[in-house]
Formats: sequence, C-alpha cells, structure tokens
Amino acid sequence: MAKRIAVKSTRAAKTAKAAKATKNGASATQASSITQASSVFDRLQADILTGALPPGTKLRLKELIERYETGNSPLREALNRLSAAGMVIRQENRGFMVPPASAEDLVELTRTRSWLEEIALRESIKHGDGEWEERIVVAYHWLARSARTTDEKGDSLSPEWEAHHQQFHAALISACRSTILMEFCEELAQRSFRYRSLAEVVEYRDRHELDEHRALHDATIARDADTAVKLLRQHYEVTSNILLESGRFD
Amino acid sequence: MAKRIAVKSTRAAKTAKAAKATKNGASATQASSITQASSVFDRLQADILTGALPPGTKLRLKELIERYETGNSPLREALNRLSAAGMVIRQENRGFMVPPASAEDLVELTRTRSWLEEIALRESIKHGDGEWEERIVVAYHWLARSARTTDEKGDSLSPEWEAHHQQFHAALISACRSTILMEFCEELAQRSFRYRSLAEVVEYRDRHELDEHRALHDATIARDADTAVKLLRQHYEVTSNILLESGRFD
DNA sequence: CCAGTATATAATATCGACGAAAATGCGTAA
DNA sequence: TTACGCATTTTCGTCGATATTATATACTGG
Repeated sequence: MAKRIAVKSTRAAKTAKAAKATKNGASATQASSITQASSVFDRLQADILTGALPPGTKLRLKELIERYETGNSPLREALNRLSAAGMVIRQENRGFMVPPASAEDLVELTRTRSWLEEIALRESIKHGDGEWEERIVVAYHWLARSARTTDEKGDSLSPEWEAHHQQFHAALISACRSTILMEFCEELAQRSFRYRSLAEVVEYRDRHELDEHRALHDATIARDADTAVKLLRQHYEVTSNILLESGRFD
Repeated sequence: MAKRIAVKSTRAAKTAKAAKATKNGASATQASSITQASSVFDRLQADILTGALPPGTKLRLKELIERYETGNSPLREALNRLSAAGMVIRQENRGFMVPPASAEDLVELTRTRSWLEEIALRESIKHGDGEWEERIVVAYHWLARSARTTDEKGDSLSPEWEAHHQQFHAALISACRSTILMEFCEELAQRSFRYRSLAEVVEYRDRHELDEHRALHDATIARDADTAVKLLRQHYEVTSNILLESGRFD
C-alpha cells in the first residue's frame, strides 16, 4: 500500500531527474523523459560499484523489485544491459549475480588497463589539440579543488571526488581518436573503482595522489609521452598494490 | 494461426538446440535448456553482422516479433544486451536501430583493432605455452582446409570459413593473460566482420589471405613478435583498404 | 543411515494487455 | 506556399499473471 504510493511519487519525480549518462545505461541522444529501465540501471550499477551489493550476491528479482520499487520488465532490461557490460553475471535460467572479486581479477584488470591507457595516452599526446589540453587543465583544476575540500573533511571516497577523478583520467585520453577505445577504458575504470570501493582504503589518497596527478598532468601537457606513460603505469600499480595488500581479496 | 503452431514447434525444438556461446549473448555456464531471449539474441546478432538487417534499419518491435516468432519480453532483453555491446543503438522512448556504417567508423575500428591485437599478440608470444601453440596450429589447419574447400565452390563468404577465420585470430592472442582484452578483441572482430559482409567483396580472399595467415602463423610460432605484429597490421590494413575502395561506405 | 527418486516450493522466463510517449496526418493561419 | 498546432495513429515501455525451470524437501528402498 505504501509501495503503491511510493511508486507513484517515483514516477512523478522521474521527469525532473537528469540523465547522468554512463556508457550504455541511461542517456539517449535526447534528454527527454528518462525511462524506468535506465533509472534502475543507474541505481543498480551504482550499488554494485560502490559495494552496496557485495561481490557474489545473488540478485533475486523479487528483492530487487522491492528495493528499486519497479516492475520486473524494467528490472530485467537493466540486468540484461549490465550483464552485457560485465557488471553482473547472467546464468541461463538461474538469474543474475554480482561478479566475484578476487586478487587475480584485480591483477588482470590493472594489467589490461595499463595496456589500453598507455596506447590511448600516447595517441592523445600525439594528436591532441588545444581543446584537448583545455579539457585536461580544467579537469585537473576540479580534481585538485575537490581533493582539497575532501581533505578537510577526511572523507576521500566522496562521490564528488570520484567523479572528478574519473573525468580527469578520461580527459587525458580524450584525443586518442577512438571512441571505442575510450569506452573500453571507461569500462575498465569502473571495474577498478569497484575494487577501490570494496577495499575501503582511504588514508593513502591525499598524501600522494594529488602529486601523482599533478605530475601526470604536467608530463602530458609537455607532450612527454614516455614520462607520462611511466607515471600512469606507476599510478595504477601503486593503487593496485595498496588494494592487494589490504588482504581483502585473497 | 500458423504462427501459433510455429511457436510451439520452436519451443519443442529448443531443448535440443546447442548453445553456440558468443561473448555476452547465449551460453550460461551449463549447457542446460537455452532461453528464448538468448536464441533471439543470437539470430538478431547474426542478421545484423551479416547485413541481413542493413545499417540504419529501424528495428520495430512488432516486425521483429513476427520475424523471430517470439514475445516482446525476450526480444527486448535481447535488444538490451545487444545495445550494451554496441551491436544496436538504443534511443530512449524511440526504440532501437542498426548502427550506421561509415568509412570513418571503419577506419577507427581498424585502428583500434590493430592497437589491441598488437598488445595481445605480443603478450601471447611472450607468455604462450605449448597448448597455445597447439591451438594455433590446429586452428590454422582448419582454416586452410576450409579455404581449400570454399575455393572450389568459389564461395568465400561461407559461415564455415568465417568461423575458422575468427577462431584462428582468437587462437593467436589466446595466451595474453587477459580475458577482458580477448573479449574486447572479439567485439572488434565482430564489428569488422560486419563491414566485410556489407562490402560483399569476395574475389581477393583466396589469392592472398591463406598466404598471409600462413606467414602470420609461422612468425608467431617462431616467437618473432615484431614480424608477427607487422604481418597482423598489414593483414588488417589491406583488408580495410579493399573495403574502403569498394566505395560502399562514402 | 544413505542413495536416489518423486513431490512441493521457489525462482526465473515469458505472455498478453494496457498506459505513455513519439510520429504522422490534417487543417488552419500567416 | 510554408509553418505551426491539434488530433489521430503508431510504437514503445510497463504491468500483472502464467508457464517453465531450478531448488529444496519428503519419501521409499536398499
């Protein structure tokens, strides 16, 4: 009964909601009224990436229908999209589950990400124009600003910081002349984010990370590909090692 | 009325049908009864990749329901999976369409594929073991055999040849120690296949291609990474240029 | 007491119909 | 003629219920 009412209010509020637009989920070409399946997609993805739905969780339809206050058709559509993107695992006639997390998977993920982003960064440095530089400078600005703010509060896992962090890395490779590659990198970035969320490691961040990003920014703008790539790899490997040493994925 | 009957027979036959298992579509961990959504996924994907559904086609639900003799729920699930994989374009409240094909897209695709497969091949050559070599040798054997057969018939676009071709290229990079990268490469391979289908170019194949594959095979087995990569790039660029020169994507 | 099978229960996949949004056609006014 | 607005039609997205498949439980024979 309360559910009924909640559903209605959700629907009413939906029109006002802005589409945040990740790769495959929400976001059509037009901003027009968001579809319910896309809304569920976004929330479900967020819950998986942040660890609200832990690895290995069985995703029972009935529970999710209650949790997200939706019907089964939109829910299934969202789950099917997520399964194609590797964000959930689909088992024929056995439903869906959150992908397990493991040390090996994290290692493979980091390795692949380094490979792909090295290419994307080198190509961007080779072909990037003025607008590309601007995007990097602006993205870095907001990242630094966000880091400072969260530093005061001590909460470095803020969604705001994460958004800017992701934007900065996306900006670095945004001139590689391959939207497909950029989408692949985004998918890998999301998977990496899940591991960071799961490890719940916060201390290390404000020490080194801003400096690392600064150095990366400088080398890239200076078009020093080798240095930039070296820094990028280190950046990922350091993070990966911290996560592995947390011992949470053994 | 005939439709009813057809549906029933389809259902009956479904249990016997073997799951062919592409990346995201069909194929669960078990072989057990295939789901209808996955069946539609496979057929729809095939029709898009072979050009039976040409680029830009609007995918009206009603038509597809008739075409594949299914309900709208399984159809929508299939379409949602395909949209997440980039095989169809989804527009909020406006349905689905087959992605357009263009010369620029083909260029970008080829470029990206060269980058990713170069990494995957180099890593495979570096880390590949005996079983990896076996896979390549075996895959090449079937490719050569298939090429000979189709040569006689003059029909080089046979699904059989295509399957072996894809298998050979997959085998080459199968020791790169990154399943994610292999999946990315597979996705790119499928997109490339669509362009080959669309161009309907057949003559060039039996002249050069078997030799090219032979050379690629030899260099890889000999662990000569630089040569292998060079051959691979040439292989893709030659094909790409032939397709571009067909003038079908301007 | 255990293995294997039949039954009951729960979960998933699919259907058919309805409500909402976009595309189309037509009429009117500038 | 062209552009705009309204009504109609088409198409998409969602709901509620049913069929199908998997899982848990009880039962029987050894």
